[in-house]
Amino acid sequence: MRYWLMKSEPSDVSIDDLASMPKQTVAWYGVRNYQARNFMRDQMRVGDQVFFYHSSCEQPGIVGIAEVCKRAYPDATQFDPASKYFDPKATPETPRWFNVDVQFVKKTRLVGIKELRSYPELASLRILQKGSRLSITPVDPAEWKFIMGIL
DNA sequence: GCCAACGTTGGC
DNA sequence: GCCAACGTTGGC
Repeated sequence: MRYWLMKSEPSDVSIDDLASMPKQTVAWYGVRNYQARNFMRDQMRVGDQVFFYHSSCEQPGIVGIAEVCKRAYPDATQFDPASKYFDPKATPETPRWFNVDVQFVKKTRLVGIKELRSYPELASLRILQKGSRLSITPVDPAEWKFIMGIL
């Protein structure tokens, strides 16, 4: 079982949005970065634990816990010309983009990026590295355990 | 809105 | 295969 951190813009899908979805699950559509795609497609398994992170907003930070509830499958939005995630080079025979589904586990207090940066134990957390923009990153078990301990 | 850091694209 | 130009991310 692996641990992850997944960024979402709350104006798109917030932790509260997830909590109020039917079955409290959501397809993690719209990822258009190969590294992030590969994490979902090749490494994520049902049951993997996820920190839900709000990005590009007033208070960026971890806001909840989710878990992977469905293995990766082709992202439907890549085939939809009306979608902003449409990819003309993708076909159902050779899909380019994949997504998992995640399920709400619980909300946490907001652990802001500034607070995350303040802990030496989290010095190597991927999203805190200079220039890091990946929307999906692995979290080491020790990092996961530490953050769970400060929630 | 700014801008640093990255990723992608496409001409050569 | 190089690399300049362009687009995106995301904290501030």
